[in-house]
Amino acid sequence: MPNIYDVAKAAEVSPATVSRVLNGARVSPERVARVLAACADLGFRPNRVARGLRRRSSEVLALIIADIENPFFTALARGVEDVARSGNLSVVLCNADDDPQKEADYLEVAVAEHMAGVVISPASLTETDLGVLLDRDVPVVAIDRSPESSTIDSVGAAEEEGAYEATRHLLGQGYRRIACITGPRVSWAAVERLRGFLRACRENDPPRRRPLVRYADFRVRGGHQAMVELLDLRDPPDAVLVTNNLMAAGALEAMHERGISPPDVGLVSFGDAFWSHLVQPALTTVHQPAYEVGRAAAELLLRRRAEPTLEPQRVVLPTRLEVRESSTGPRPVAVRHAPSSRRPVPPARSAGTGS
Amino acid sequence: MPNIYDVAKAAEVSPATVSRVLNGARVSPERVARVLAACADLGFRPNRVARGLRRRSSEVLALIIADIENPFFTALARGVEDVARSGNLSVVLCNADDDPQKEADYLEVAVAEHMAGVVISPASLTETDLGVLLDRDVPVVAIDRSPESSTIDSVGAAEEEGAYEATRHLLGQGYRRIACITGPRVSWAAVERLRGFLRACRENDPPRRRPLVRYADFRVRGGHQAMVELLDLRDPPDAVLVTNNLMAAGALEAMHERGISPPDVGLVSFGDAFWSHLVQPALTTVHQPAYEVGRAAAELLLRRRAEPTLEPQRVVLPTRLEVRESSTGPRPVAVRHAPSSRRPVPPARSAGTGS
DNA sequence: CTGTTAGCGCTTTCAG
DNA sequence: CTGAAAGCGCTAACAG
Repeated sequence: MPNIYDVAKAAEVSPATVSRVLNGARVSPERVARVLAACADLGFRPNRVARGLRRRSSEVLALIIADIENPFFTALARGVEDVARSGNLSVVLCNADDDPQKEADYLEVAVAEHMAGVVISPASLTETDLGVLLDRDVPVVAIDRSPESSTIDSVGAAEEEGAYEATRHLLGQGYRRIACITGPRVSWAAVERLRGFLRACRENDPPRRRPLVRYADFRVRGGHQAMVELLDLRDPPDAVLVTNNLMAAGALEAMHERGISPPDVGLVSFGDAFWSHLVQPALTTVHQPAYEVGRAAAELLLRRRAEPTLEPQRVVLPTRLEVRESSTGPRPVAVRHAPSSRRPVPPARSAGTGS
Repeated sequence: MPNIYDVAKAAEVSPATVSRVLNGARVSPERVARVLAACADLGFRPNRVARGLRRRSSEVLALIIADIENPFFTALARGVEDVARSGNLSVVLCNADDDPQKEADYLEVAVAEHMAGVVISPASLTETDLGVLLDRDVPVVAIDRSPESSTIDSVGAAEEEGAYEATRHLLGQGYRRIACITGPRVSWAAVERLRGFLRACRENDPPRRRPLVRYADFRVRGGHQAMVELLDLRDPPDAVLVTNNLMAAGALEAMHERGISPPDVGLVSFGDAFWSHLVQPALTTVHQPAYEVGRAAAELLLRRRAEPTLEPQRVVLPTRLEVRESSTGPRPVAVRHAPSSRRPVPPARSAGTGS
């Protein structure tokens, strides 16, 4: 495992010169050639750890995500990677697995390894502590929001608006009793989406009864359970807005188990998934620009690396409703039976599936 | 950013002593207390880069995968993480994105950063070069196979058998003209699965016509295109074995576009996906023990770190056919035409619900 | 343009 | 059990 001194000796130059050619500083062409030859000869590869120690920073950035099985994050990751590579950074992915402890561990690793920067989707608005990075001036950009949002770069999507629009859509299709299955209370995105939902409910005229809300965990099982609860209500919803696609899968499964299927009970989900249009009927979704969010995040990071003193910036990307068949309207019979104001809409469950 | 000298000064001990308490060496309890107090006081965190330089190894292992959007790899990643953590290693994920160049870059990073080890799912049997790791004695374990397989640890699944069993199953259900959409020729798994398929075809008596095979890229679009080609044949297949679930999604989409759906044309896929049973009819799949493969890989790595001179080991995990509705048999008219005595193969052994 | 030199922060002999 | 001192491999002043 040759080092820079071995190369220097072989090329008959000083170690500094070797370092210079390695880093593209000005060196006479003739020496450059000698050094390069020696490197190839010895199979030399620079030790980045040593360089990192000396320079106090590395060429790799960490992307810390909450759940590697969530397609949103994998798409995001590709966005981050694509622009990071164009800035000559490698990116390593750290899966916090929704566990604040793991997340904290990775944050530690990031500072201890002098990572070039961190893009993080904070697991929790309350528990995530970016202080360890900020203290050490590690560039960081948050996806969605972080407790420190006002002082750091961040990028998010227009979650509230997306949920609002989706809920309006459901209302417009004739659904009367809409529920929302959202994510953890500590998740900014979950809260925003819920807000959009509630705003649409509130605005609806005449106002409906107290909105039906379930908090789950952004995962398949959580969505399944939440939907089971909703369906078991004495007066179940006739449409559900589910705030991510993993939970939507679980919810759909729960519906199937009861022999219910959209659009009899309407379903709108957040996020894109290639299986959205494989299920039948195809799922109406609120498109999240995951890849673009990733790109934007990496761009902010690059920018800050180059110019550490810039004002913190927040970029918000639009969401977009993609109407498919899971929300075309409640079953005809239900609509017909529903008197305009007093009585609640009869449950849209198929006869005999209840108990 | 205090260092070990600052702590030493504050605790009135030598830097060596600080290092010792940090690493759990024998130090008098009283000094341990002083050092710990000083650490907390100053907010000291050891610099892993410096430690890595000195010790010539780090506490993080790299997991290099071919496609982060492939659920197989995300499940695998969780397996690796779970055991790595139990061995006090952090794991960072590197997405090679099926690009040998990116893969090579990450390999470089892994050696240059003195990673504790590498778990890699080689993009290509021909292009992937693990030499750079082996030269430097970086512990490495390959998922599936690598060009250097005979000399390094590896873990894989019983791909050939899985494909064989799946094909037998299809044959047993009365399908007569079965095609296989497999992955790239350079992928060990793709080749194995194809082999299993071909073996089953060959064994089938009387032998069918020349087996229909399409090579794709293990991604949704590739599966889609391959299925389009098959369906456009003058004499299209009546069943298809698709060797991963991303391609199966694409294939299914292509079928939908043509108004065809399983089990009229049978479909069996490799790999689990939560959406497998959301589509209707639910997909018959060959279960791959992705999580367990990940665990096994990490265990091999830990083992080798502890005991570098052990013989290379290969572990093979079983696959399992999960019969669902996408392979219950060709459309009735076809079945009626096929006299039962002619049916070439008894149903494959499986406690399925399908028959 | 080039070489010399002094560290980056930590671990690890080696004495004591 | 503890401290002094010597680097790990590289880069960045600083002279020349």
